Amino acid sequence: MATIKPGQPTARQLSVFEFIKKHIIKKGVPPTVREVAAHFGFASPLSAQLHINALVKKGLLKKLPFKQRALEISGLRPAEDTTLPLLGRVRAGAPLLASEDTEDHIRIDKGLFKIEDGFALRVTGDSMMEAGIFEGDIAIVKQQQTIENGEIGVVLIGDEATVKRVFRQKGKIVLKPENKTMKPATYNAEDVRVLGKVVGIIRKM
Amino acid sequence: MATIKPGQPTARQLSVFEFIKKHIIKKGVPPTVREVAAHFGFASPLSAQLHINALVKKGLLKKLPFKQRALEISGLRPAEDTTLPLLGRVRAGAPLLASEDTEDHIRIDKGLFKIEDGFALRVTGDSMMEAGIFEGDIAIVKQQQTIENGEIGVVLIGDEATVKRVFRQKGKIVLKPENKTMKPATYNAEDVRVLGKVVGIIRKM
DNA sequence: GGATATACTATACAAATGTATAGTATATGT
DNA sequence: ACATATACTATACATTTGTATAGTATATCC
Repeated sequence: MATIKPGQPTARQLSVFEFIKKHIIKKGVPPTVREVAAHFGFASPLSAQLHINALVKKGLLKKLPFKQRALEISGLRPAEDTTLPLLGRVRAGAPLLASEDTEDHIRIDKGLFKIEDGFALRVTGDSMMEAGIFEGDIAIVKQQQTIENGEIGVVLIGDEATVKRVFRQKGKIVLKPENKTMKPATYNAEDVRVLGKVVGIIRKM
Repeated sequence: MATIKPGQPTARQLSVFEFIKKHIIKKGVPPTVREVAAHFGFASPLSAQLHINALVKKGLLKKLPFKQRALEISGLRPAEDTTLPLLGRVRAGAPLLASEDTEDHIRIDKGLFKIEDGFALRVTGDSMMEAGIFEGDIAIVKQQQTIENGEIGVVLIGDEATVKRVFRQKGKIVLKPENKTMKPATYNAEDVRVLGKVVGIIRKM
């Protein structure tokens, strides 16, 4: 077998690295030492361990000692999800994320949308179709109390949560549909509660 | 403590059940016995175990014996992901899912889109904007060689992968943009390769 | 009171997984 | 030839996590 400069991974080590990488991508978690051994036909788990140690030494892998499935590849996100409640309804009086109003949960890759607190909402109506938001789409909403002029937000009017482009004009709130057949509506600021900003759309077709 | 009819979970058992449920929803995996014990301040892991056993007996939980983090709640999907390659380009000559052409990976909840083999593709151009598909959107594509008349598909023409509504007319293939400013284009069937059907859209805003 | 279910502790064992010791063998550079 | 790095086996130990044994205590029903 070829001797290679220390610092450079060998072909064998690289194939172990590739296996681990693919495992993380496909399964979301790194393999166990014995899973690596099984894949390569090693009789001893140590064989896999030594390759892993070498890869750690050479900087391709990181490891949390004694933790299970705790290999990390820099630049490769591990499976980290954000779970957002999919709200079935929004009630004016109740706390926004009351669990009784959660219809389902949407799990999405944490890297996809940057949200700490948020929720998902199924879009009803065609009012935003020219913004590419259709009836039945799932809006990913970042929870916030205010919104920049012209951004698309979720606002509560009475007992109805609706997705619109939001403008502020002289103490009034203007909700502008993105649909030629519909007109903007103006409300007193105190009648409108901003629930959040739409940061993403998921559509099943 | 109240004695309750066998078959009915006690308040304490229900709170353990709720903790497990939330853990699965939030983290994607059930807690370990000791994590349950720690959360409730139990000094012995058996305390948690007994609650779990009772919940299993009463039908609220299912369990795979001796497996780690192997609790299941019926009607609650565990964290199962599909990983789709996000193709950076599509080359006419090469296999579709050549790893050199994979720009990134999109992990999505398996329950969200029903796909076995598929890929993701970043949409370029405005040709489908009236179908609510915008430039920069990520199209979730189910890989298939044919497509029903009028469905939205990803097709390869020369070296360019494009998203269009696909029609078949007398041995010809018609690709219809969803944009009033653009006209349908007709191709010989042999010049067009169907890569798949668009089953979903993800938009980051 | 006695039976039963609940709710817990202290401790230990079992299985899965990470790690280590000791050893064999091969290839390469000096 | 020798040192060194690589690549592996057989075996055992360490840590984590699921499970079990033995025991204490309380509440409810008969």
